[in-house]
Amino acid sequence: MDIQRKDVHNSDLPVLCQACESRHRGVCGALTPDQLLQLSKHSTRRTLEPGAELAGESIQTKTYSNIISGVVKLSKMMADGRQQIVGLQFAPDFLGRPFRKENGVSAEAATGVKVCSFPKQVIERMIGEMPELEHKLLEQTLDELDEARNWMLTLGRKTAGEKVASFLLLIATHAFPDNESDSVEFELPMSRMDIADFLGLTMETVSRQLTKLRADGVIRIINNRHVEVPDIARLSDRAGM
Amino acid sequence: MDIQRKDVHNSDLPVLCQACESRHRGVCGALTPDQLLQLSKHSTRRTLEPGAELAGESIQTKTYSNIISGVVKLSKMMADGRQQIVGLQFAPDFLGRPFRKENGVSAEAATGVKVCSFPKQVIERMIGEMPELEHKLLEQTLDELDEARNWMLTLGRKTAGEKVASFLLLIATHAFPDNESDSVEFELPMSRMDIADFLGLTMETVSRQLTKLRADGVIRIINNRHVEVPDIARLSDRAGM
DNA sequence: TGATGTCCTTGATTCTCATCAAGTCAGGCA
DNA sequence: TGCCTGACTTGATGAGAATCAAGGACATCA
Repeated sequence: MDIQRKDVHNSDLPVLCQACESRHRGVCGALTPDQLLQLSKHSTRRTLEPGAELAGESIQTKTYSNIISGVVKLSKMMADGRQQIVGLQFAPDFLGRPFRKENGVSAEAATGVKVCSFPKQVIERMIGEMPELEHKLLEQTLDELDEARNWMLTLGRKTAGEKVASFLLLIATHAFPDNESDSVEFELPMSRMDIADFLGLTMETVSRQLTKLRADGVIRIINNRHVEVPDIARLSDRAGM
Repeated sequence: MDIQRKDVHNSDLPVLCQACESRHRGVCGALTPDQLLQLSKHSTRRTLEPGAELAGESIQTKTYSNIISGVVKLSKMMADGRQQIVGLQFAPDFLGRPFRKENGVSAEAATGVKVCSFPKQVIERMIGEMPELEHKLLEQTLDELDEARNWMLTLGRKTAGEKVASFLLLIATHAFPDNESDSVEFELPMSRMDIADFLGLTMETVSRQLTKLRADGVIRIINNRHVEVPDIARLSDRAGM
């Protein structure tokens, strides 16, 4: 019940959603108090375990969700089982594909995740009434497109070492978007295998590159998940930026 | 000037743009005749040579454009010169980033290209007046996001051979979106080097994989650019689909 | 006709990362 | 306490793609 405000970093939004008890940009940020109240009636909150599936690749989903806390991974799979994670979504992102029948990607909780879901119908009707809402969706979609294209550069042209450094940088940035200091620490939101699937590598290569970064003093790792970065600029160098 | 209708495949749009003398989905498809007339006054048509730059990575662009014919490549570059093509845009796509100052990617003509350009201001004002226009933009942006994510799977998880086959399939699909027969032929819109930059490979590897596809009878290549695919299903197999 | 340049192909070698196989570590549980 | 399990690390080996280096093919131009 006590939603941490720090989870919700993009807090220039004035409205507090009745359903999620949270501010977020995905959808609710654009709604009027009346609409929020109406939305609240149709929305449900859920808590998901790591690994729980939110949506399948070609399954029709009847709901949209706002991520309240946690990290969701979006992935695609080939017929023979090779997998690629094509995006990560953090609170307070919006989850779901407006005006599309199929998802195109499957969505799975990477960490424990809290979401606030509501039926497509309701949101799509509201979009019709409120151009502002559609504008929000366009903005988020443009952001996701930027991230996807940045990641294409990473996948296509970076070495294993640069990829792993880029990943750490990405997580650090999303965990503390406003970080000013030159050091940072955070928890990795996913397993070595997931990281490998995100970077187009194998688990072993990810492990080796992490070991190398550690040996070179660029990072410290405690307990397999907790990462300390004493000097972000050095990590950034390693990422090829 | 006799714009070929076949260039504009998404022809469910009723309106013929006065400026471009063409139907297309990018923007004009959503406008009223009055607005089209108004837009015509501000728009200019340009013909670009292959290699001509339409927009730089961090340069502010003051115009939007519809692609009338030809192929535009969107790319990102690292400090040391490594390059990745992050998207291809075909007629009748819309080119430009609504509501963003910077492009994030640089846009360059891959083939000879005809575009119809107009000032950002004009379009952004029209968007304010017409939610329908914003909806069109959202739809295109969602399409581009899908394509980007599909390509991430290709970049991260496919072998060199699968990548090259995937590329050929992509071009075939865009050149003839409604193709029903099981054979197809087309012109490659870009050089081996560009293909390599799109696939995250070297020129030499692209060349070798094309040679192998040819040796196996999956494709025929005439004059370095003209490609014949006798059996699309075989090519599709090679692409790992 | 031959010289030049560009784009592409082919060959030889190197190197990065995947694969296969142990081995380590921490937590859960009898 | 010791065993078990799952997640991660480390090591040895090999395959696939990059790199380095020639060698065509084709057009332009003198």
